[in-house]
Amino acid sequence: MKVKNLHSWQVSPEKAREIQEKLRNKVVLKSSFKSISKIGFIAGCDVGYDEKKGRAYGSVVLLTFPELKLVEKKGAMEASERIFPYLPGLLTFREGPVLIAALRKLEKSPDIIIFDGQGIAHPVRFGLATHMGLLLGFPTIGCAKSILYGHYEEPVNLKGAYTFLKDEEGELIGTVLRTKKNVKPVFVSQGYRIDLDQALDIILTCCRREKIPEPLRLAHLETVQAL
DNA sequence: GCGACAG
DNA sequence: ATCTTGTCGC
Repeated sequence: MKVKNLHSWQVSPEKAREIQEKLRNKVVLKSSFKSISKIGFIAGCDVGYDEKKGRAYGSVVLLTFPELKLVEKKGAMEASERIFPYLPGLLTFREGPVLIAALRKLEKSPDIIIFDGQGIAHPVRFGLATHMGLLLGFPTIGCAKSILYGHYEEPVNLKGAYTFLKDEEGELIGTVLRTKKNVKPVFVSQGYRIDLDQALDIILTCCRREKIPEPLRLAHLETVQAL
């Protein structure tokens, strides 16, 4: 897929926060889909690390939707020295570069992309999925395995059960979704150009037998395979 | 000052 | 993310 010119990634943590503040106002949350039945292809991204070998691998898989059949998988390797440190709230600066390198290799463009991290459920409403969506100009969803920001109540122990994630002012920033019975829920939030209810619907549709939505699960496996 | 803190 | 043993349930 084609990717436009991006801003610099080689910045200080302070500069990174300035970039987030500067771009957060450009975020569009209104869905670009009248219905998710319009989605034909969905992509999932993940990054894996191997400190011993000193490298990281970003992988992307493209699946049909809602059948979830694999049609493409691409990846990109990056040396540890060139990777931004992990700092809560600045994950995009660590994983964004290698993920974009992998995304550019996709021959076909997805209709929507899922990221292993938060969307607007972030201190400045600009998590990995939101930031990537704005830069790429594509609809995105954030699906994290743990919380970064906000408060919530545990959803009941049934697949499909969910509660709302809210910020300090009680404003809705995402949902806590149980994608499988007897497992911890995942944190789903709007990334870019997608409604929260559609994001929930899409994530649930991507969860067949496993807890992690298929696009992210397969991308993760590729990451393990490559490192 | 003391926790919390995506991956 | 990664480290790290056994263990509970489908």
